[in-house]
Amino acid sequence: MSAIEFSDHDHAACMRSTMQAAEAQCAARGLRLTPVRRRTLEILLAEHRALGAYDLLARLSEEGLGTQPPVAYRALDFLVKAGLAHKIEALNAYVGCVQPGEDHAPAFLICRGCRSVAEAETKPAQSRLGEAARAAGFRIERSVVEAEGLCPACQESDA
Amino acid sequence: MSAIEFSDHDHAACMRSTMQAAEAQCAARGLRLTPVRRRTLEILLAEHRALGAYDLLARLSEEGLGTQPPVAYRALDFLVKAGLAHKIEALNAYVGCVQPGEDHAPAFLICRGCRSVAEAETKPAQSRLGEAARAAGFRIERSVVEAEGLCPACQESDA
DNA sequence: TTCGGTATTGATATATTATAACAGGGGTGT
DNA sequence: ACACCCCTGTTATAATATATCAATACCGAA
Ligand SMILES: [Zn+2]
Ligand SMILES: [Zn+2]
Ligand SMILES: [Zn+2]
Ligand SMILES: [Zn+2]
Repeated sequence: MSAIEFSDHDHAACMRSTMQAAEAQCAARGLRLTPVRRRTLEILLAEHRALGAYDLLARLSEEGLGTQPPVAYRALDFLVKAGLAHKIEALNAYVGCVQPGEDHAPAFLICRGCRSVAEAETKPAQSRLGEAARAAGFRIERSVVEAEGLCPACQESDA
Repeated sequence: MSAIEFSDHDHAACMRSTMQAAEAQCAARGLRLTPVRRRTLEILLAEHRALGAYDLLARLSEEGLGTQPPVAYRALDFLVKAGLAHKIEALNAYVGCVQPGEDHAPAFLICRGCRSVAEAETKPAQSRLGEAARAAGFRIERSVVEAEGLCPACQESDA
């Protein structure tokens, strides 16, 4: 749980292994990782940052993979539903998942300086919120846990 | 921590006391609860539900309090900054705060059936996410904790 | 009270994020 | 070939949010 996203790491290897895991997931579950979807995932994974749908679209467009918003939103919807990417609600932006497939309830650390995003694990049922939900008879189906702040690198350049 | 929002309660009294607390807060801190802001807060508090900015604007507009988006967004910004309302990031919508003033880090239970919202307390520093943040050297400034699901009432009508 | 700064409102325009709707293409199994 | 389903291309539009500037209201100091 050490937030590899904010640390120096062999990111080329990080991307390769994540893409392989994504492909394995799709193969196992009969999902089609088409060229647009695959490239979208690569773009998202290229940096551990949140990217807006229209920024993504601009990148896809440069590569001739589509020019209209639905292209980007469809690819993102697919990836999010497949658990290969996540939406960051606080930013209306999207980030590639670094542990694809495991059906997890992720929590995010989001740097407001550089938009880097690290993914942690939650156990929502254990949390104070889970207790409150049980007490109220509320049935949790999905949880959004996002913390905004400054990553180590941006704290230093914070003056 | 009993999520009064989903229970039967004397809501007229609930609103009155919340409005009084809000006024007290504003008085104490030199903030101006102008007519639009006050009415906005009343509308948000009228039900324990999330309301979109444009829905709010429609209500304000019926009452002659303004017709253009900035009217609604300014009032909402004021209330959110003052801690009298909260933005629900997962819905891009807004809800009145039932414990105004205390500088709290709220967590929300959001019903996807009726958009009712209950507010609980978090202690983000205690959470698993807080641990991950400390381990990574990340400095949390703001946290978003939202759980979507079904409230007791909507579970019953869920068929 | 008058002045001058600050906060608020009014109004226009525009930016950003997201979806609806429908036609075309390309496989797969019968 | 045919029907079926999924994916893509395209046009249009919806929903959410902000920038900007002028006019006004408020408030404290002179
Ligand atoms: Zn990496
Ligand atoms: Zn950073
Ligand atoms: Zn109430
Ligand atoms: Zn409900």
